[in-house]
Amino acid sequence: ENIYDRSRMAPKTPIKNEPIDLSKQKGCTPEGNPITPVKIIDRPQPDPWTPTTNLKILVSAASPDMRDREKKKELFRPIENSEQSDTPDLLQYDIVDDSTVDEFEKQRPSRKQKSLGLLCQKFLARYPNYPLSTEKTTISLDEVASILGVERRRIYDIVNVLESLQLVSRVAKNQYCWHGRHNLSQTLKMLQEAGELQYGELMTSQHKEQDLEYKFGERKKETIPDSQDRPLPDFSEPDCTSASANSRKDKSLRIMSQKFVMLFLVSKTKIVTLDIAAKILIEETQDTVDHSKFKTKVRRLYDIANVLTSLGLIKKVHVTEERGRKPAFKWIGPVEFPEKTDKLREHSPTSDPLPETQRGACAQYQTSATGKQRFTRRSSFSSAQICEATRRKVSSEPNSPHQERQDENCSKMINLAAVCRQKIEEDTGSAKNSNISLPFSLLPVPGDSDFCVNPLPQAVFPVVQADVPNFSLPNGISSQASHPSMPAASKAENGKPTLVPNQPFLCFPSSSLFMLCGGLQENNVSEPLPAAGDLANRSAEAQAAAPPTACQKRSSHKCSSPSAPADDEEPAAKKQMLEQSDLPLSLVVPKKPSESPKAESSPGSGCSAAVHLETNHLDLASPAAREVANESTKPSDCQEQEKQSQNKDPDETPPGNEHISKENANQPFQPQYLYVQPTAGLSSFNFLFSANQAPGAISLAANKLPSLSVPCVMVPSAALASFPLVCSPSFTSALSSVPDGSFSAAASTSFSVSSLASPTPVFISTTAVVTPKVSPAPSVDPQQPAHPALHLSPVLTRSCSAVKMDSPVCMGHPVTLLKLQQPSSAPLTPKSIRPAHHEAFFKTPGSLGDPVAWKKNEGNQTRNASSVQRRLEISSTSPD
DNA sequence: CACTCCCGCCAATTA
DNA sequence: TAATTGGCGGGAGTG
Repeated sequence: ENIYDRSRMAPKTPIKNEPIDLSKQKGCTPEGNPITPVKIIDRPQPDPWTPTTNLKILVSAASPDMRDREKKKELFRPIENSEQSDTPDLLQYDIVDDSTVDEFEKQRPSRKQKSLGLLCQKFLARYPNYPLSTEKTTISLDEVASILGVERRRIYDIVNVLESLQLVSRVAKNQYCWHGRHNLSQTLKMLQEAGELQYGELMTSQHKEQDLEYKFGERKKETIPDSQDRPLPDFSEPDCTSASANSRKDKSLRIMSQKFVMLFLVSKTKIVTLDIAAKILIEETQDTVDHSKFKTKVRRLYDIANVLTSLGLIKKVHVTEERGRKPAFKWIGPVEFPEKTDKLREHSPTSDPLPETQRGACAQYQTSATGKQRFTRRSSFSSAQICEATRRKVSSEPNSPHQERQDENCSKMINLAAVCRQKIEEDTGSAKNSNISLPFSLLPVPGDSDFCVNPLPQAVFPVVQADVPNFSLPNGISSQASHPSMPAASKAENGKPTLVPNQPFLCFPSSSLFMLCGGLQENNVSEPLPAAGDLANRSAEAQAAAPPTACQKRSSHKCSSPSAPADDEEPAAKKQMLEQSDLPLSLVVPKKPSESPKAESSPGSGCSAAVHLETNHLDLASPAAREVANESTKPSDCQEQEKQSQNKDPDETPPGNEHISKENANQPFQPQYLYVQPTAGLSSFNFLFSANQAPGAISLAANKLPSLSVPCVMVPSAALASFPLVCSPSFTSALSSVPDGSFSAAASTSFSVSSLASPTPVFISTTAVVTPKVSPAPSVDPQQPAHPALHLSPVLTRSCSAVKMDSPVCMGHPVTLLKLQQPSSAPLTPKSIRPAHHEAFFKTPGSLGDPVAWKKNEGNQTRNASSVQRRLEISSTSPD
């Protein structure tokens, strides 16, 4: 840098300045020799060789800046052609100046020339908009800084914004990878979707017709500032708070940039005023909306706007409102984006494996969750309310329509999740916490002495390691497959081949039993979730909080311990775990949804639930996928994932539905899983349900049914020994989502270990015991075709079928679902159930979410307690 | 005077 | 501990 400056400063060493040199060359070559001597002479401006030269000189003198421009022009020539004619002369002139010009030079740097926008243009000029996919361009910050003659700090400003749009990605210290605009449309699309969720609501619902964003913005501010803000905050804030600040990362320019872009994409007018944007973006710690803070925000927005302007995405305009003329920016970039399945995968193009850091980031989020709590609470409540309302609506309505709606919503949710995921990734945190943070951990059953599962007699689950095809239940199914719209999400996932993103369920070889601890473990998870699914979580949290942590620890230990027979899988599982950890991130998203409202769509609640899952999936998928691909490609996992992705299950994320089962809250620590023995037909499978899981997970088809979705794990019966599976709550949610509604998930009830031990199959339903029969069906889905053998709801069957792919076993076996009763139909314990539903729904997510957060969060505890009690009741009853 | 926004201190992170 | 990142806000340039 110094050198560069010197060159500028001291014309004497023009050589150093590359730009100058170039210009000189130009100038020189034409006139070559003659000029040089003259230069010296130049001083006498009047004597220029040519009249033009004089003019030039004059010009230069008049505006020292001009010189600089010339230099810059070289870089930007295309941009500023008009002046080119002058340039050569000027160049010459410059040379001339050398001797004399110190003064000028000092002057020359006009502010404009130093502007970030100009700098950014220079920066961009160095790289192709659409670099060949094959070649990766790495950017060295130091190098660029020196070349452009600026301090590194400025380069960070540029790079951070570019990174927010995925034009570049950080590879390592001082190293960035240039991606160009290949992914820009995808990124923008994602941001748009995310923006719609976050901000769109306001706009659509409130001001559907209005175009003026700024108006909205203002109004929004006034009216609904919180809601608006939240969504965004979700991504970043939580972290910040949690991590104690999690660093600036979250608040960073990067996030601001994304939010800023979202505002443009969401606004109909495509015009956003700075002050509005600043207000909206301040959201975070809104409390202290100091004027100073506002000013600072505006400053940053200028920084961002300058870069975006350089990218040709926005331009400055002025909006004249009542108050007067206000500075604003208009979006001049693409408005519509081709749909690409890959959006999620944006990273993929780069092909760089996500930096570990990203993973870490996820972890951070999780860890940070605690800090977020307060935020989550707020959001959670609102979201919960919304969800309920939506739910109710939905319930009344016929399934199909709802489903569709839901699907749409789901798709949105997914998108958000994807976005969140990306953000998370971007945030790249450290991998540090990954272990802990994992939303769920897989434990080889055998290994875990500690584990909740332990209680289960291993004997029950044969530890045979067969290479049974992996079987995954379609967790994500609901969200992904079902709708056409959804495919995109799934695709995205697919994009990353390895991913398995969504699957809620994992099939493990029979040999080993794995427990997945979903939300239990970390707060982290919960936190993010909470936002989304606050509802569900709460209850769960209370319960889970304690247990989860324990579980995690345990799980981690177990994992470490190879006790489990299934070697391969474990790793995979772990990976997944990691991925899942990512989920938590996604959690953040959920809040938004809840808040956001999509209430319109249907089922807020359902959506939220679905969202969680989806988010998880997504998150998992992207990060996980990456991980998977990178790390391992563990066949099993991959396959499973793929399968899932492939599955077309129509599942949708059912809108709502949740239902409730509540987990038991009773024993926080105790196993949260329920072991269900195979029903008559199903002897082959045992199911474990996590007690904790949030009812929300279950969401069923939303409509009607009361059916509960429970996180289930299918475990082969001991005899069969085919699969021991445990589903983490998180998973469960996925399951539930799946169903078109048809599927009723069994509500998981927590049952004591002892129950597990019992050879007899146990069903746990939150409310009622499930009968092997379809009984629930009626209420649940009329639609569903009855499966002959299976009691399973259609959904299950689907899942099974999907699963089947993986393992024949699965196919063959009839799966029995437990249906918990639905309150509506013949609820065993209606009272418990219903309340449960609602509450559970809200709370349930908690399974995912971290318990801690919940605890803290709300006064929910009271609710939780109630839920717990209910649970207890249920558990007792259910067996019956 | 209002807008812009450069500059660089210095804290948070990372190596 | 040193280097890298990047938040932040003073205050200067511009119109």
